Amino acid sequence: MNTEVRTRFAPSPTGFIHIGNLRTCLYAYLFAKKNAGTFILRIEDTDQERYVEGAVELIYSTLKKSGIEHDEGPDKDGGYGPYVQSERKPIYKEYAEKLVELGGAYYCFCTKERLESLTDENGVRTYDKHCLSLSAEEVSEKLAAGVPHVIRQNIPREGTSTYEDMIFGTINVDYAELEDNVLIKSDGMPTYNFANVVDDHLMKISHVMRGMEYLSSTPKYNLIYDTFGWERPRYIHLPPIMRDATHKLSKRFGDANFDDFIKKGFLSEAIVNYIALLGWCPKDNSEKMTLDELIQKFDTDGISRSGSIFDEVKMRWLNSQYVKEMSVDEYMSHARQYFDLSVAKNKYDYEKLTKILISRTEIFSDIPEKIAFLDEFGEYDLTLFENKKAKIDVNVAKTCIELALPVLQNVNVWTNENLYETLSTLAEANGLKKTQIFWAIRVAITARESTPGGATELADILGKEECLKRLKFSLNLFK
RNA sequence: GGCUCCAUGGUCAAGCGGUUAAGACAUCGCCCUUUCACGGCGGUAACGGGAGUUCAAUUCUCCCUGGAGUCACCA
Repeated sequence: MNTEVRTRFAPSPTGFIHIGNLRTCLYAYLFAKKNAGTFILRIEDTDQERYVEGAVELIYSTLKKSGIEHDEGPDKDGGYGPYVQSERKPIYKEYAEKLVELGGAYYCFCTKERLESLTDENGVRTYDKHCLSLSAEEVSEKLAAGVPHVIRQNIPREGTSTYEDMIFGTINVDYAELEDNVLIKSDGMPTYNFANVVDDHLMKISHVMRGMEYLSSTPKYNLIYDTFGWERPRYIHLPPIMRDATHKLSKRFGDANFDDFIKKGFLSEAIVNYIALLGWCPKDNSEKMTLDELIQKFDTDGISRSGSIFDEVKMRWLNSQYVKEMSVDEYMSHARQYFDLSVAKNKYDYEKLTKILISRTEIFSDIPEKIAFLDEFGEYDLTLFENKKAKIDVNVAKTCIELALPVLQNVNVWTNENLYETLSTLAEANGLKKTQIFWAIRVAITARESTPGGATELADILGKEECLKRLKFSLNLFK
């Protein structure tokens, strides 16, 4: 019995990595690392029609960004290659022929038309094992004549298959429910049904992790393992990630790709952390965890059996937790591209912007809207000055600004601290509440009801010249 | 439709015969406060339904209901 844990992530190069696939990948990785095992990347490109140029590179880059590192793969030979299925074509052929000899499969020469004629009134088509009765002579004759053919799996007509899934427990499926699926297509390429078994066995995969859509077809694969006399792997089927109660999160839904979230301004660590929690819960109920912590805490016991609805709101919250812990430099490295998009470029202090934004950023794409006041300033409605809690109305606001303008004109040390002192003193000297004057100035220099910082912080960032300009402009609005 | 699987608040979820049924997000209120955030405190909110088994069911069994998956020369 092979005791080494070897898991694999076997995506098809058909485009961006879907969040659901990434979670399967993550779990396979976590499980392998938790058990000091090996994590393998295998490319399942047996369907040349669905192949998308550049998709393999996307797989590599997604794994890299996620922090998931494979031990073996097309680019890292571990002695079990090739790791790309299209390069293993001869291997499948050899094993398929062997399976035919063992009676586990047979050649089928049925035409598409005949297959279609098998469709019943419900639109369900079940192959009738027509070619199973062909004699050895007939088969070799047709083969020699070059008649197009496939190789089908020979599934018993009756009986029940049983296996243990580590998440779902005992699964029983009657063979009658299963069909003689195609193992080798007419183009000579294997289907998933065959390739995954051959490869998992040859690559010594100990634990197969995959979506639970394979739960009821796994008996077919077990049958192949059994026929060859190979040891069956352990199965860990995973429940789906849902878009809502009744729809699976799908590629067609659009923004369910890892890269989409990265583009939206999510941190890869937060995405990984969040999806780890979708369908799995650590024993100690931790929420924010690094990849290493995830590895330490991962346990199949904590995997749930029901689907989980993807909640972007919670992922945003988790992202904000990561943002909050960033240093100013780290934050700036992510925020710079958004700052550069605004007038802030070459004009305002990024470090100061970072300091006010760091506790107000859930995802980085929130930034433009928050700093829009830097770019946009002009006509606004004076009712913005009204606020009952701050005990301020348009008249009070006007008074505040009139009082503050000359004082601010004389401020030489234009810093947050100094401005705060100056305006506080001014308020006190004139019997005004600090809140009133701060509110008035803040609105007057931003034209906004809420801003990512207080009056003096924003004044500091805008600079003396711009502030005075805006205050004068605002004062004019009262006339 | 057949088969397989699933079912705790709006969401993620803990629970694995006896609990005041955790926690997190969201939401609401209060505090802090230079608006908004952050932070702190508190509130609202759940075992789908029905039979059993048991001294005792959220927990075990069955049925119903609801939902998901699957039934390809796609994976």
